[in-house]
Amino acid sequence: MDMMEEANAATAQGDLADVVARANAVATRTRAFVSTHLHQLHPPPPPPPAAAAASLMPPHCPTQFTIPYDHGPTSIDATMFEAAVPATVVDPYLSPGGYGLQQPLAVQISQQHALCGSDMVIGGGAGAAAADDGEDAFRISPLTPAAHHQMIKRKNEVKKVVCIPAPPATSGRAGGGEVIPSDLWAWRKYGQKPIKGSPYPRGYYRCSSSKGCMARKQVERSRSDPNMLVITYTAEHNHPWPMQRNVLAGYARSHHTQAAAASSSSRNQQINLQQLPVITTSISSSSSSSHNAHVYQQHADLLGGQMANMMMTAAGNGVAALGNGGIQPAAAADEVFAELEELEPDNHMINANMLYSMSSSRPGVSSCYDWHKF
DNA sequence: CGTATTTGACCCGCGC
DNA sequence: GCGCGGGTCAAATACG
Repeated sequence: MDMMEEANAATAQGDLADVVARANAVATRTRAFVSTHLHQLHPPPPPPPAAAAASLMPPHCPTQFTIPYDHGPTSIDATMFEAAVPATVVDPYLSPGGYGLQQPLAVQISQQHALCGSDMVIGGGAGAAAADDGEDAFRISPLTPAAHHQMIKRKNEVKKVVCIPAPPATSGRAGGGEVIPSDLWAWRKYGQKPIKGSPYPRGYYRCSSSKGCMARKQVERSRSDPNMLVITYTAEHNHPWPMQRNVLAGYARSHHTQAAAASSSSRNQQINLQQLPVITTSISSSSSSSHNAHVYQQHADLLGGQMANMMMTAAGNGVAALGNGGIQPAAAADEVFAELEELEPDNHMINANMLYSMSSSRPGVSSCYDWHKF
């Protein structure tokens, strides 16, 4: 089976980002199957509150990955492969002439505790029940020790891997740096390193919105699919979502090139939201993650990595994560949606991804996660 | 002039 | 202990 082979190959390389990118490719190929077999099983969910803007949808939005990374001596163990139903409302970005109509396919990978074994498993098939279906599941072999090391090197940090279509590289930028899609936070690049085994360098960014903010992200192209950009978010923002003007302040310089290249419209003077994750992988150490954490996570994934990041901060790590001037989880979500509504008042949410939430049945020592469909 | 980017150096953890 | 690879620092540079 091609899917399994690719997954194995990816894992053998010990590159989580690559795994995600490959899984995206796999999921893309699987989409036809999913749409055929699952459409009847999963009626489209109601749109999220406040009608998220259509522009929030990525131009290419086939899959989402969620890997709650529990602390423990294990590598990433995928257990879930959730399929979603086609969108019921056409996204302008998905319309013909763009990237074509995509059927969202949510893929969730949860890490199991060592008690559950160390195999990387991505279940495939119809709905949550398929997670236990050995026939439809395809497995990804355990990570190599080196990869394992990389995975757990900072196991106490929350990581979120987002895979998006990579904009065409611009030769005008010094050092051949990536043109990374903008998001709602202000990032400052502080390093770049060539990565062994990959022809593409990895860029390191930290949040420049707040001095004390530990939020970081790494941006690199997938070695297996250069058209995919893998963004790894590390840690959380310890400050509220920057106001629009603040975003612009940090946005003006770091993004003017790509903004100018993308469009000359005044829209780019606001926030370019058209580039958003198609695969979202969460590697969270928060074994005590609440149910709501993942509810927020999944909801947020629909709206983009940054929002997910924000909301995961609010919920995944508890209120404490927002201690310094932060906002409460529910308030965070409300603010996010309000912000979006303000930004895109005329658009309506079009994402019809099936939403699943996950909670640890045994916080701290959980060997499995409970998945909730909603 | 303030801020962002670049890039070589340095640090750290791990495997051998 | 040493080398390797990834992550971060910070001085130099670029840009508006």
